[in-house]
Amino acid sequence: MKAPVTLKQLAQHLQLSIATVSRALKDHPDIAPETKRKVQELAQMLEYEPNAHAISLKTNTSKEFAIIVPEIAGYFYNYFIAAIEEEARRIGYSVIILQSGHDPLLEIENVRRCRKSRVAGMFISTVSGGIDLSECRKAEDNGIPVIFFDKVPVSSSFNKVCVADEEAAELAAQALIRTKKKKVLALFGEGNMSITATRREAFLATFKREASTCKLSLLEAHNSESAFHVSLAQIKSKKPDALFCMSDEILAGALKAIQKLGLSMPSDIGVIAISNGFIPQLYYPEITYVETSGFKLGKLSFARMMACLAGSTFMQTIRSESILVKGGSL
Amino acid sequence: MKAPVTLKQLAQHLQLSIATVSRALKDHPDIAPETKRKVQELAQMLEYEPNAHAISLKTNTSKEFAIIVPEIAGYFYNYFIAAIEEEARRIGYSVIILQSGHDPLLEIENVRRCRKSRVAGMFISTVSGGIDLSECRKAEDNGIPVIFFDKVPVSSSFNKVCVADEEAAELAAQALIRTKKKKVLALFGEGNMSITATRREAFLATFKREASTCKLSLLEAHNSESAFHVSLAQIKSKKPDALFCMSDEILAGALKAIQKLGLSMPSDIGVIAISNGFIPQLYYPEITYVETSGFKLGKLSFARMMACLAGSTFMQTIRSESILVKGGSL
DNA sequence: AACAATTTCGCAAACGTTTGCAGTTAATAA
DNA sequence: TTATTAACTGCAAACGTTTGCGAAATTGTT
Repeated sequence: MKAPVTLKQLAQHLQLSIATVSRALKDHPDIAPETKRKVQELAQMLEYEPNAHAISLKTNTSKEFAIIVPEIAGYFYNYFIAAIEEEARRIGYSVIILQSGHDPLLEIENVRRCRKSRVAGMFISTVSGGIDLSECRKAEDNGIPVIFFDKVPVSSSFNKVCVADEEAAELAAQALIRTKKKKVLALFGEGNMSITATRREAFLATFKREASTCKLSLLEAHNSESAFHVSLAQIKSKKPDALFCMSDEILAGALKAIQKLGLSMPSDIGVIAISNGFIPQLYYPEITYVETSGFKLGKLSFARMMACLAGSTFMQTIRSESILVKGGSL
Repeated sequence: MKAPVTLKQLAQHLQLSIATVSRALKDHPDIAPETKRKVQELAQMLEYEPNAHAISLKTNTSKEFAIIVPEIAGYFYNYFIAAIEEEARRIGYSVIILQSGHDPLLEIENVRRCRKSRVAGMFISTVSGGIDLSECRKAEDNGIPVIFFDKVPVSSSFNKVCVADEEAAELAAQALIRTKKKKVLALFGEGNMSITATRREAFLATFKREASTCKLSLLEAHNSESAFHVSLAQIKSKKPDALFCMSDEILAGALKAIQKLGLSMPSDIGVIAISNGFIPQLYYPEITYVETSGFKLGKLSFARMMACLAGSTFMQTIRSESILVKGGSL
């Protein structure tokens, strides 16, 4: 186990001071070209690598962003993470990941840890039930930008990047309405989540406004499993001719029911969902969906982060626009 | 933007030396109980947080593990990452993620960066084409344990944790054989990947040995899309009564074909795959699969990492055993 | 030849912590 | 009383870097 080379060692080899070596390596104008050359050459040779911890200590910032999410595996966050990592790497930063596992206490703890380790910035998607904002406030006070994404708190005094839920729901509803289907079954997630409320409201409003005669039944399913059972029962009893799913998780459950019943899309039943795009392309025909791309959300969030780091101080809420991606299911 | 509290500040407030405060905070026996109490109280009050960078510099280790993968989003790695994060958090460590994006150069660069930032250890799944081991060797020389997982290099002088590919393929083959199906279509990934070769060989050997009369056609598909087309054509022309898919990606494509043809499982065609378990439960009936759990691989890898950190110096190859998970597709 | 300007470089403090060692009291034993 | 021990606490160096400031060496200007 050989120790890494330090500035001091380089300095000794060259009979120069540490300061000179340090400056030579970063092309400081004070240093003679000849000296620079020699220093850089030796640094190359000895494979000198600046000690990131020393720099962090000195400058009191680390070159890493933190992403705090309820969970990594699943339908959405991995894309967001991928996007952030991609951008971060481009500017020489790293990404550290924390899972809160749907536990509010763990979430606070995660935020604290990031603050303690002086990350350059944090991206947070809150667990359902609402985050404790005081810890986030402290982070901001310490000069660490906080960008909330996807599941964001209501408070307006933070930067937020989220899906345009109303728009997405409206888009889906309109696509549904265009097909002239008569009996629509719409499945939503847990009622107490704000995302559910928003989407349901917009969905409902659109139908009220543009297709008041259409028979609409709204149901709730709190996970994939229950979506399966609810759809199964509902499709059997009510024979809807179209199905709307608020999320990938719900969609997965509902499609199982459709497969079980041997129905074919879109002839027996039309299907549309709000989705990240991964699940829809697993089926034939591919499911028509309104895209809420985790990847795109990541890019947007990162851009906002950069702005904050560059000094932007006001708080902003950005909404990622949605687009309709046509599959063959509707 | 208020600066974080430091030891020095605590010391000044209490008219003590920095050393005493430091020791009091970590319950050092040299410090009087009364002093300790006072220090800890003030620390609480002022919300003192030790500066992680200073500690890292002093101790020359950071409390973070790195995971280097070709990509985060997809069928497998997110589960692995989730597992590692879970365990790491338990011991107060963080996890940083690097994507190599199937680019060998980027992969090297990633390994270097981890070495530079003195991570406590790294988990690597290599991009296809084989990693440049010299950089990893250097990491080991610097006292940073390297654990390869899933896609591992051939070299035996590293710690490796991977799926028991032969066993998995054999298990799947045997399950297939037990059903007495007569015409089996087997889909594999890119031929030049070692994982493909291993699985195909074991699969083939099992059939040769235990069901030599069974009609077997092996085909190659290099992604989901091509799996779809290959299956579609093959099922139409050869009418197989059973289908084996080497991976989730292939499975996704093949199932689309089955849906398109309106076949039902397992009556028209039996299906079995080697999979992580996520994709199989999206369909009805749920797909029978041999599990190669990313989550489990994560746990195993982490255990090995802990052993290395505790001083285990010899190199070891661990194989994650596979189990058959019965769905209704076979 | 003397002085100023410029180029080139080093000193030393600072970032916040840890820790070996030594110093200062107070209490105990002789 | 004095020596011995124990109980506390502080000094100072170290981790590897950055950077303001001043010193020395070189060059140019009269």
